[in-house]
Amino acid sequence: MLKTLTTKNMKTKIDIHHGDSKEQLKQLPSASIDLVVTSPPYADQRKNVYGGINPNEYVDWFMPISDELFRVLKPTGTFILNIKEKVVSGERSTYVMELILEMRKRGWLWTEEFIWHKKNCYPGKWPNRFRDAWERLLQFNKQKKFNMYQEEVMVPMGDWAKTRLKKLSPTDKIRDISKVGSGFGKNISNWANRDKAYPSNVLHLATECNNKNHSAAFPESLPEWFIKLFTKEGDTVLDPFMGSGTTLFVANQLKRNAVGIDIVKEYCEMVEGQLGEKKYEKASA
Amino acid sequence: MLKTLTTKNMKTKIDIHHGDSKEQLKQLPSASIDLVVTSPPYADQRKNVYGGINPNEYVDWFMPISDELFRVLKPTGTFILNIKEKVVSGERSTYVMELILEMRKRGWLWTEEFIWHKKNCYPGKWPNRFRDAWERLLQFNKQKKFNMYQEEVMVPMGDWAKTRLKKLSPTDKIRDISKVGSGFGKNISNWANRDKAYPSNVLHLATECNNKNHSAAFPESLPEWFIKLFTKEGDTVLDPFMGSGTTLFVANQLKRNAVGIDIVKEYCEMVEGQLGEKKYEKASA
DNA sequence: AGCTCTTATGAATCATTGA
DNA sequence: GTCAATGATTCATAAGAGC
Repeated sequence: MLKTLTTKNMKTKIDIHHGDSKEQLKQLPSASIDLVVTSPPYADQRKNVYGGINPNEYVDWFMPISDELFRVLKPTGTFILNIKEKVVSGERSTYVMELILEMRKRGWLWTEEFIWHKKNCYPGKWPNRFRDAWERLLQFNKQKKFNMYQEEVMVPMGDWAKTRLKKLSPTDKIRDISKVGSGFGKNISNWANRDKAYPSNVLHLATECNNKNHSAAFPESLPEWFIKLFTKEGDTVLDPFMGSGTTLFVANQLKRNAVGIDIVKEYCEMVEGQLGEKKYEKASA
Repeated sequence: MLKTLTTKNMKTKIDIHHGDSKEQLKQLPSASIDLVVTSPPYADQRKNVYGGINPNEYVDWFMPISDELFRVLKPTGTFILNIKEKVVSGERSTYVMELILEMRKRGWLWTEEFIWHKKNCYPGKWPNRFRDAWERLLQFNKQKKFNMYQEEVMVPMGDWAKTRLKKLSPTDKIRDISKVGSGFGKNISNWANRDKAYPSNVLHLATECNNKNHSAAFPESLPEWFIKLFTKEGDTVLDPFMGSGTTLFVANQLKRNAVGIDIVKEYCEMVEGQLGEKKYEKASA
């Protein structure tokens, strides 16, 4: 089931597929995607929505999807996979490592591992473990040469932060710093004549609590950072586990074409509705 | 070759072994170590000093040492391994993952992976890669139950706590009442006058550059954190790749016994000299 | 608008209970 | 026994209300 939303004045479009990713991906043409950003259901998580995947079966479950993603990605494209292993009987699961090893066998290059530092992680106390405050952002590519627009995510440096932030409240300081850390401030034009620096492979972002109805896998600034870094306007971004559609919204705001897939019909309808009510015409295909 | 330094007034001692870790570890008695903290030579790094280990051979090289560490560690002890895979022909190497998988086969439990966020990481710019600002701190144990003194590494709370601690918020009151109503009361006294919180599994530390002659693997605060967390006074800490001796110095300052091994004679002599000139008597064994 | 204070809650983990 | 479900624990953020 595919629905296509087309913008009136802009030239980008949004495709929303309802169905199993493994099947729906076969409908996409080869080498048509510039960037895949997704957060698949973690093993044994979100059981109520996705049914849950046993950690032992996770690699087998993901490989057909991984192969299809490899096919639809352009040679210069990038695949960003957000994932984190859970604790099982006191030990970290190893399925993420096994996933990386298996994907390399199937042709993927494991280019980099970014760290998402979740500043407001879930609370809790246990006798032999601290709170888990980070997740993996695995970068895979098809070849060594891929598109990367580093200057798009440069962060301001120097005295600006010190002088400016003094006047702000602690809350705003934190808020601003977090945005600076992710490369997105309120008034980027203000920083134009300041020195900028390249970020590192550690991202500092808070999880968002604003979408009460549906749990967003990650905050908007996360896909935003990678979309700016790995695509340009008019490119196409795919999220095969769309969920509440964060990746699609951001991609569209940044004037990229967006393709989303989700097995949950309600999610598809919600995303269609929210995008449609703003500025789009709906067209079935 | 073993040299033992004994403090005059304190009851801790320092053993320094000169030689190959694989061989020297055999001289240590079984179940005698409470904590292993080390930063082994990374694959193909520090060639000038250690000769360099090929990434493909890294696991085979490390396993004999891993097995000995398993033997000398107490059942309640912990092994902290500081490591980060390098980039080889555009890809992250996989030997760290293979190391974890192999160590689990040999009986280790992979309890946790801490992230060390290096705030002032090595500068540089590459066309398809950002600066690497983090390293892995892998925690291995022999059994699910191990010694952990969490209160020793608690950190000051954020500002929000000050206002909150004046009076418990209605939320907490309600939560408390509901729990009382269900038969489970929360110990409110734990919250009163509370100004510290437990940390997470992400550590924010800057690298230190104070030791110019010898490459210090990590800043003092790194082993300090783990020594406080996993040992108490009088316990024994081992670093099988001592290097400039950061782990040993910190362990001694914290009144733990320390055991160090290094294949480089100059390192052993330097550590002996620096410790001896302060407050120790030397004794050969 | 600026600030302060209040409130909800999030890919969590463990021990215990019940089937 | 093993496995699934429930209760307890507790921190950093955003949004909203009030001044």
